[in-house]
Amino acid sequence: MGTAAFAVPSLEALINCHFIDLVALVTQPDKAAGRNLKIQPSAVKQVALSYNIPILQPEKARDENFINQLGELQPNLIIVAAYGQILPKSILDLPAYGCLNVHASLLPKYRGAAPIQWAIINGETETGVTIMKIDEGMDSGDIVAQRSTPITPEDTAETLHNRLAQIGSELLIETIPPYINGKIKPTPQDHTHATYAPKITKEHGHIDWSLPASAILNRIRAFIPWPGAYTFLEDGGKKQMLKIWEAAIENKSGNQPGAIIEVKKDSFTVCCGKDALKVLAIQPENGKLMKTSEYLAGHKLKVGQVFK
RNA sequence: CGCGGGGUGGAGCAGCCCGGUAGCUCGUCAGGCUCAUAACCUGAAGGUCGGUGGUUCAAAUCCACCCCCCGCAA
Repeated sequence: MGTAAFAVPSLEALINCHFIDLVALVTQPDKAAGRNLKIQPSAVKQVALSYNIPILQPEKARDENFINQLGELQPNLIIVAAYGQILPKSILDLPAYGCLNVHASLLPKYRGAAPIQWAIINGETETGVTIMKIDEGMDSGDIVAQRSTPITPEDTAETLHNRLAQIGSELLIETIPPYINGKIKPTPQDHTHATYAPKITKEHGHIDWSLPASAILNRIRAFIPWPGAYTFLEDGGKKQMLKIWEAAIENKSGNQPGAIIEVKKDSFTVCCGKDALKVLAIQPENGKLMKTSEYLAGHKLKVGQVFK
C-alpha cells in the first residue's frame, strides 16, 4: 500500500523480488492535479499499471467492502509506504505477519507526515529509514530494522527524499526474509523520546527574516521542491512573490531583517535576525528557476529594499 | 470549461494599451587601459520578435486559431 513518490522504489523492489508474490497494490484514488486539474493517477499507480499489478483504490481504507476485498486476497504480509491514510485494526490483523511500514526517519524521532523536511529544518546531521510493525498509533509500532544516512549541507528535501526512498527499498527487501523467518525480534520504541513531524503546509514556506540565517537556510533546503521558501517584494504597489532556491550564509549584519544590504553582479545579500543570506538562485512569480545573476540582468534591486 | 503570467540576438528583461528606425542589463568576440583582473574604456558580431492566417500603405504591437513554457490551486 502506498501513494506518494517515496513508495515507488519500494514497490519496484517488491515487484522485482523473486521470493515475493505481489497480489495487489492499494493506493489512494486518482485526484485532480496539474495545470488543468486533470485527474491523475498517483506515482505508485503508474508503476503498478506498467507491470499489470492489480490495483485497489478505496476512498477510505476503513471501508468494509474494501477490507473484505483485501481479505479475499489472503495476504501474508502487507507493506505500507507513504500511503496517506490511517489503517484500522481490522486491516492490521489481516495478514499473518502483520503490516510493515517504511518510514523516512529514525524512529521514535519524527513520527508523522513530514519527517524528511523537519529533520532538515531542525539542522539534523543524520536521519534514516525505519521499517516498523504498524500498530494503531501514529508511527509508534515496534522497530524491525533501521538504517541511517548523513544529511549533508548540500542536501535538500528532494535529494534526501530520493536517497531515503532508495535506502528504504533496499532495507525492506533485506528485512522481509529474516522477519518472516522469525530471526528478527521487533523492538518497542522508546516512546519517551518520540518527536513529531507534522504535515508541511504552504504557509511554512513564507520566510521569517527575523530568524537566524542558518535557520532560514535550513528551511530553504527543507522546502525544495515544495512549497519553496518564499518572500515578497513590494514593487511599485505590486507585491511580487519570490522563491529562494539556493543561498549561502554571509557573516554580515544589518539593521532591518529582510532588507537588502548588498547587491552585486551575480548575487544580493539579505539581512536576517542573525548574520545574512546571500541569495544565489531564485524563482520569480510566474517564472522559472534561475541563477541570481540571470535574475539581476532583467530586474533591478537596490540596497534598502525590504523583503516581507 | 478551475485562476493567472509568459514566448523579443546566447541569458534575463523593456517595447505592445496609443501600429511607423530592434532597446536595456549581462554574456560572447576584437582592441585599449593596467603590474594585473571577473574592474574600467572603445568597437563589433549575433534577432524570420513561438507558429499560421487575417486587418492595414505599414504589424513585435490590432484580430482569430494553433504550439510550447511557467506560477497558483489541488
